[in-house]
Parts: sequence; C-alpha cells; structure tokens
Amino acid sequence: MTGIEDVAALAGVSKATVSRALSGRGYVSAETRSRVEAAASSLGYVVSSSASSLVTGRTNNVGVIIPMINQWFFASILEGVERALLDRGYDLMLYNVTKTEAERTKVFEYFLVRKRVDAVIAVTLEITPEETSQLLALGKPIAGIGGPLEGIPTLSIDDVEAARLATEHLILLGHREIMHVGGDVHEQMDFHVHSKRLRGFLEALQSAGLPADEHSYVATRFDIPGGYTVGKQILGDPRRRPTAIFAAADEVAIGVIIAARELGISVPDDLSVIGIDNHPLGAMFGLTSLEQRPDLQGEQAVEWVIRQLEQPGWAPPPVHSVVPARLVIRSSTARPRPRAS
Amino acid sequence: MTGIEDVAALAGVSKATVSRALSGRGYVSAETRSRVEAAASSLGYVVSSSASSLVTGRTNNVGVIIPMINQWFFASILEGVERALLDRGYDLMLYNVTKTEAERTKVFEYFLVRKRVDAVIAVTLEITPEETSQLLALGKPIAGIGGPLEGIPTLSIDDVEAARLATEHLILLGHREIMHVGGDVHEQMDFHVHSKRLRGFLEALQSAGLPADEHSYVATRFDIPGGYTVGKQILGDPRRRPTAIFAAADEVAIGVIIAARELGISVPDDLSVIGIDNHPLGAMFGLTSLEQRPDLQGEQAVEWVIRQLEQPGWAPPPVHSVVPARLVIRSSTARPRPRAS
DNA sequence: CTGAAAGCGCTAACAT
DNA sequence: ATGTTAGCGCTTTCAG
Repeated sequence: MTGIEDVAALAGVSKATVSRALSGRGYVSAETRSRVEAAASSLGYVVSSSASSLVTGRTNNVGVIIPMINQWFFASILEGVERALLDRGYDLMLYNVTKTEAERTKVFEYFLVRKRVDAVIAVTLEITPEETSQLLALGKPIAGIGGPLEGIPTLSIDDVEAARLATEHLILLGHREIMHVGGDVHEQMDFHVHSKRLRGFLEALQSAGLPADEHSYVATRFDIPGGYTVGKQILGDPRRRPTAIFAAADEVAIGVIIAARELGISVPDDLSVIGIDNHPLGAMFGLTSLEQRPDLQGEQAVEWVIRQLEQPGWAPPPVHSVVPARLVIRSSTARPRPRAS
Repeated sequence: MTGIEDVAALAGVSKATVSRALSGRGYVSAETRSRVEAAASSLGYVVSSSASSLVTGRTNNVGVIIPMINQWFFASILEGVERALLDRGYDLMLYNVTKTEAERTKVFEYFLVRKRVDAVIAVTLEITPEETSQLLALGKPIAGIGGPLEGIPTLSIDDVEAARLATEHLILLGHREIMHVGGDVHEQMDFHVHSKRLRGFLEALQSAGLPADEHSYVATRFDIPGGYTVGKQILGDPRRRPTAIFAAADEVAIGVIIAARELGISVPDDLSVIGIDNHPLGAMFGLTSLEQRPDLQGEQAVEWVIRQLEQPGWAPPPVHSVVPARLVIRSSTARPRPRAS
C-alpha cells in the first residue's frame, strides 16, 4: 500500500509538505502543490483515515441512530442525512436501534465504546434520561430529529400549526362536518405528535365556531391499514359520515381513501381528505396534503452538527426548538365539494 | 480521555497485557484478565479504533452501497444487513448511490480513497465494468445482492423458479386465463429480474399446456401506482378480464387489487391475484404471495464477507450464484374461485 | 504468562 | 514556503 512517504519521494518534497498540499492546511506553493497532486494520483495514493484520525482526533464520521428504516418517514430522513453528509465529505455510520433491550445497550456501548464518530444524529429516539446523559457525555455535537430529546437540540415540524392549517383549509372550503383520524395519544414513541395534531385540529374547529365532541376524533395505527380499518368504520354509516377528514398522516389518509373508494364514495367529490407529509403515494389517490420534508430535516440536522464541528463555539438553536417544515397545500389535487352548506 | 496506559497503571500490569486481556488475543491469566477488566470498566476505558486500526489494518467497518432506501425491498435488505453486522460487532457505513454521475464518482472515490472499510456489500448496483474493477481492486471481500455483478459473488432469489411456482399455484387452483403483470424488460436496473419472472410464468403455462400470447403479459412500473394503472386497464373490460393475475411483485399486485376493488371486483372471489415478496401491506388486501426475504439476503451477504474476513482462504460460492429465498404460499390468504372451469 | 520496545501512517509544532 | 521531529494510542514481535 503506497503511503505518504512514497508520494513525498516521487514529488521530491517532505512528508509534511505532501500532507499540507493534500489536506489544504498550511502554506504550499501552487507549483509544489500540483507536483504533489500529480505524484499522489499517479501512485494512486490515498490517506489512511486511521492514521490521520489518530493524530487529529477527527474521524469524519457521523453516527445516525434510527429506530426503523422501512417506513417512508424514516427512510426519507435517512436519505436526506446521507445526501448532506456525503456532500460535506463525511461518512455515515448507521445504527438501527430497535426496541429490544439487548440491541439498545449494544448500540449505546458501541457509541460510547469506540470513539469512532465525530457527531451523532438521533432520529425519533425514545431514550431514557440516562441514555441521554450517556450521549451527552460523549462531548460531541448531537442533533435530534422528530422527537424532543431532553437536553438535545431537536428538529421537528410544528405539529399544532400544521394540523391547524390542514383543518382550516377544509373549513375554508365550506366543510362543517370534519373528522380527525389520528394516532393514539397514549402510544409509545409518541413524542406528543398525536396530541399536538389533535390539538391543532380542535383549535381550528374552535376558532371557526364549529362544534367538536368525542365523535370528531378517532385514533388508529399510524399506517395504511390503520387508516383503512377506521375508514371502513367511519364511512360505513352514511348518516354519520363526515364531509371531510383530516388524517394525521398521509399513510392513514391513504388507507381512508382506499376504504372510501371501496364503499363507492368518491374522493374528493363526496369526501374531502387531507393529510400531512406529502407521501409519494398520495398522488395516486388524489390526496391533498401538507408537505413535510423529512429529508430536509435530515439535511438540517447535518448542518447543525457539522457547523459545530467546523466552527467551534457555534451552537444550534436551543433545546426543543421547532423548525417548521414547508407547509404546502397542493390545492390542485384537492377539490372538495361538500354536501353540507 | 483515558487510554490504555491508565488502565495498565491501575491494574498494575503493562500496556501489552491490557491489550491482550481486552482483545482476547494472546495468553493472559484469568486472574490478570479480570483485574484488567475491572480497571478498564472502572475508568470507563474504551479502545481508540483509529489507533487499533492503524496497527492492525482492520477497521471493523463494512461499507454498504445501495441505490435507494425508500422502498420496501431495499429498506428490508438494509435492515437485515445492519442487524447482522451489529450482531457480529461490525459497524455499517452507508453509501446511498443514486444515478447522478457526480454522486457515483464521489462514492467510488470515497471507497477507493479512504481505506476505511474491511469489506463491501453492493445492493442491486448497476455498475460499469471499470467501476467493478475499481471495487475488486480494493482487494477486500465483496458481496452483491439482487443483481449479478460481473466477477462478484452475488445473492438473489431464483426468479424463474419463483415465477413458475406462483403461476403453477394459480393453475392448480383451476385457472386457465392467467395474466402476468411485470416490469418492463427493457428497463434500466433490470438485472433480468423482469425477463426471468416472465420466463418462469411462460414456462409454467407451457408445461400445463395453456396458451400464451402477447395478451398474457403486460409491463408496468414496479410499484403500487404501476399496478393500479394497469389494473384499471386490464380489468375494465369484463370480456377480456382474466380470472387470475400473477404480478411480478407484491407492490404491483397491491395496485392491481386496489383497482379491482374500485371496479367492484372481489379479490379473491372474482379474481385471484398472486405476487412475489410478501410485502407487509399484502395482508390488508388478502394477497397471496411468495415470500422473498430481502433481510435474509442481507444477513447472508454479511455472513459471506465476514467469513472471508475472519477465516482467510474461505471463498463464497462462485460468481452469480443464486440462493433461493424461502418460497411460502400463504394459502390461507388465497381462496381463488375461478369462474372458468 | 508478562514486559519492553518498535513501529503502524500520518499531522502539527517548531525550525529554517 | 518547506523540512525535521515528536508523537497520536495501540498491537505485536521478541525476550524473559
């Protein structure tokens, strides 16, 4: 394996100069630099990251802890993080920590045990206070996405606001019988997403002077089958059927629409459905949705940690800060035509 | 940061002994070992991976190159790979290489440039011969999943056989008008999956003495919307409608079923649909499916590369070897009742 | 079974 | 602007 010494010899300079020329740190004359670069590439030289990490203390790796990969939201975040990281010249170490205790400890051990990452990005991680302090004890930049992590700067959209916007959109279209299909407020891994979206919904109704009771809201699993099941129930009885539904997530909304279509209910003609996320499948179902860009959140988190790495002293926005996603009503997709009023 | 020297001092032994005790390599008396371990954990000592990599030449990292994350098949592989790697004590470096040229070269540069992985797993990577040789030139264990990579041991299911099994299942149930909805044979990133599944389908028909013409097969995009679009076309005309459909992937099958239900066609009563993959959403649509376990392929690939790492001399099965997935007909879900004979 | 010592390949002062 | 030199923290002969 060709090392820095070979390059130095070929270029007729010292190892130090090669290091400076290739890393861009320190003064090197343009002429020398190009000679070194030529030598390096002709030899196919590449720095040994272990050697350079050993002396600099920097690994150029960022660890990502994520609870699942096989769901649109999480996969999107991961894609965004990966893209941003690669772009900035960092590598991504993936830790898919599931709920099982054994795996959790293993991951935390690895992180704490191996000093191989410069920073950590934690995605909707549900962790105990002690796990948090273990993370913090690393003394490395950390950013969270999607769930407030006590003591850790976290990114997420403004759920209350998003829900309110969605609901107001329906109200503006003339709907008065609007129902909310959301997640179970008592669910694990909630991070108050469900309760916040419910709150935004209720606030919007209230502002518009519309009544809200326990029939205005129903909880289900946060995926397509969840929405489907509930959709069949809600829409089965024509007398109780709302004219519009605000689903807390596109996946739920899609389930509802599938159910509706099977029942011969046309969306959006007979029933308006709006969701949050802008899930790619939405287009197929004529779904109106507020755009949440998990990939952008991922990119943002990367910015946060890298900025801390590269300009010491800089600190991300305070704990639990909430960065609103771009909320876009794709009105072209939504043409609700309420029967009521 | 506490180093090996501190541990040695506290345990009253030399650095060398600490190293042996903690790494498990070399002779250390049981008594000494436990003293060292106690010292290490009381100090919260962890080895510096850069230092140890520098001297051993091993990083304990495996690189994974994958073209996309946000799709069931790919995410499943990634989950399987991650699980297996974590289990064996390796870390996973993720490289999501999309089609854009810039990103590709960047990834390949990183791999070639940084010597930070011990092995590489390439998922359905469509690479040029020179990229292949770049990979091979790394001189590190490599395994591919899903697409035959010239010169690289690759895992995939037996597509022809899977398609044949699925089709035979329908034939056995009495169907004679069976249609295949598959991917476009001329598609990029094909790896012959589409043509192989088509071939298996045709062979099954032929063996059963059933006719097959150009109307027996239709190509579409390999996802839910793709299946939906085609479903509407195929099933719209009651006279041409087949009694059964073999979809080349569950996602396509699900699209077809959604279309069928909207048309008032009951699955599986009026129409049998079978797919390949055992996609989790299948259950919601009463879909019969052959089980493909991408996560298991991921785990297998990990075994291959790690085995090469840990027992030099061992070699994985020859190039392009095909490992059949577990093919499970979930007959409980499928109750086709053909109108024809 | 344990210790001493020689690096692994590079970077960062410090000189020049 | 470039060269010299002293390690970074660990593993691994080689002695004992």
